[in-house]
Amino acid sequence: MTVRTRFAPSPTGYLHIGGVRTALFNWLLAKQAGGQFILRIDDTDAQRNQDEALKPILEGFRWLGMDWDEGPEVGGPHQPYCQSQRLESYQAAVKKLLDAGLAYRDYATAAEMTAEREAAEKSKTDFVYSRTWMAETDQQAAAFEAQQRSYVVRLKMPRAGKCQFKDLVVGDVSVDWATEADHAIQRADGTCLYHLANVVDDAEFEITHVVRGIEHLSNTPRQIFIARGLGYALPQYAHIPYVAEPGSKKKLSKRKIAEYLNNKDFKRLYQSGADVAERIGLETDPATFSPVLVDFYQQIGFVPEAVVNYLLLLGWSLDDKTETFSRQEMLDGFSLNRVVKSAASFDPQKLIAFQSRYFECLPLKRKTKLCKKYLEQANVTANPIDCDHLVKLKSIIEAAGDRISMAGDVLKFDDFFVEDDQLVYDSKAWQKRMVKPEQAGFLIGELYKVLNVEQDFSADALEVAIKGFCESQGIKIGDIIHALRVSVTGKAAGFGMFDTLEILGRDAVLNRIGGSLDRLADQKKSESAV
RNA sequence: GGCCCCUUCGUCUAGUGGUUAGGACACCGGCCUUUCACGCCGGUAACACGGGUUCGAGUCCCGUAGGGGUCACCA
Repeated sequence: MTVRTRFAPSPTGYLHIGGVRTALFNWLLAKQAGGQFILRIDDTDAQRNQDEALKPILEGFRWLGMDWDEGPEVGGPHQPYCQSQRLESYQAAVKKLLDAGLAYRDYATAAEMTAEREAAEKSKTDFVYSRTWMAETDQQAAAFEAQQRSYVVRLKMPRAGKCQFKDLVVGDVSVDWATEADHAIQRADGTCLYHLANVVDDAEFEITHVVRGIEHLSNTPRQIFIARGLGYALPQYAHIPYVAEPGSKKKLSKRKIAEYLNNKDFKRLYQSGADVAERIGLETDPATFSPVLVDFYQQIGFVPEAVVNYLLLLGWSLDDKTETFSRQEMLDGFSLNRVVKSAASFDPQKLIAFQSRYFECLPLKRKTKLCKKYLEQANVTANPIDCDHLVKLKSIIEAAGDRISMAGDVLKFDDFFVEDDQLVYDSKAWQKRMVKPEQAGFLIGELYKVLNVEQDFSADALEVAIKGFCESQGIKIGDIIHALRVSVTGKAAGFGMFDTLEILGRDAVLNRIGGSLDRLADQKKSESAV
């Protein structure tokens, strides 16, 4: 039997990190068995949008490398894959259930239903619908209709016995049928509800394994009831725990995104993303730009493989050691019986660690390609970038090493690209390294003379020259290098000094040193005037 | 509240009756060093609690507590 799994997002416009993990498990399960992964769009509720809201979701899947075999844009033998277009199947199923006496027309008003529910609550008993407005025959229906009532279709659930099934993650499940309410499957306007649509689609798409969030566990008995009523073979169920909020065990929720900023680690991740996003002109409202959403990572330059690897380990492990998985290793190693039964909270720091690890291993070419985009979009370079700058970028990426751990980080080194007279000095660093040490100005001035006549501006040659200079001055390299760094980059920290000088090149180095000396002189003059 | 589920370092987890309770992220200290990182070395840190069963319990049973999920003409 071919394994067929599915993921069924609602077109909300956002691809949620917890949802992606569920999708990943589905994808892995199908692909490792040579089966199919299907994307179905659950839009029974939606009048709205569709295409617009669907786009970021599909884009997210593509970015993550989780291709779907059937679904929107790729089609497939069971089209259409949007529930809004499958009404006929659902209505046929409802009719079948009605004919079999497994469902009925219910003429209760919303108020009457609520009243019964509240009464049950008050007397602290389980709510069991009285079926007062149930119509099983046309005469009964006619009588209710004479009262101007309209109907929904409800499941006529058993009120004795148990529903038992085996869940691949949870284990054996047993529920009293009596605790299951008569759920509505068709609205008054004739459209169908989720449970019905879900079961019909799963059967028609020949889904063999339903892997979904544990919040659906309690939906399973009624879905089994529907499936049996319709004569379908039951799929295997696997209910996986939800992904929890950072630092808590509550389910991660789209609606509470802004709240998560209270978590320190979450906020740090958000902030590092927002820093990049602002530079390239993206919206940074935490309600839509958030580490809970997949496109956040796409936008700030994460490596999709890193995100997938992190997600894989959120609630699943192969053994006591293995952390890094190639795509093939995931496919070989994944199994539902090693899914952890308790909820796992989302840990931004660990995700960042995976990202750093993955980015570091990328070949220079791919790093360059990823970083380039950010310089262009932030208008640090021309768009598209010119040849000189591209060469410079490569040198920067090499010299920066793991100081760049996501592509957007390249913007931290934008000082290499600014015009020499536009260089911005970090005021603290300037004060500490240039102004405060008495000798700094003098030494930098002397060094300028040496560099001015230095022919070879390679890092190696510069190292020799500058070390020689230090010896001649009777100072240690630490006595001048900090001032030099501030002088040419404006910053207190950065990568190797000699690499920095080489990348900047002769003209920029001399210009910048000259500029900083002028600035220093101006500052001293105005200070002594006061 | 009813029903159901979960509970090992701060976090993700390994562990299927006998382990100095292992790994990873984070954190702390040291080394390296021209800064910041990296790297290397080292360290702190966990079986929710209470009863059983057993020669022996993180592992099995019962209870308690805590956390969570779910109870729609949402999905």
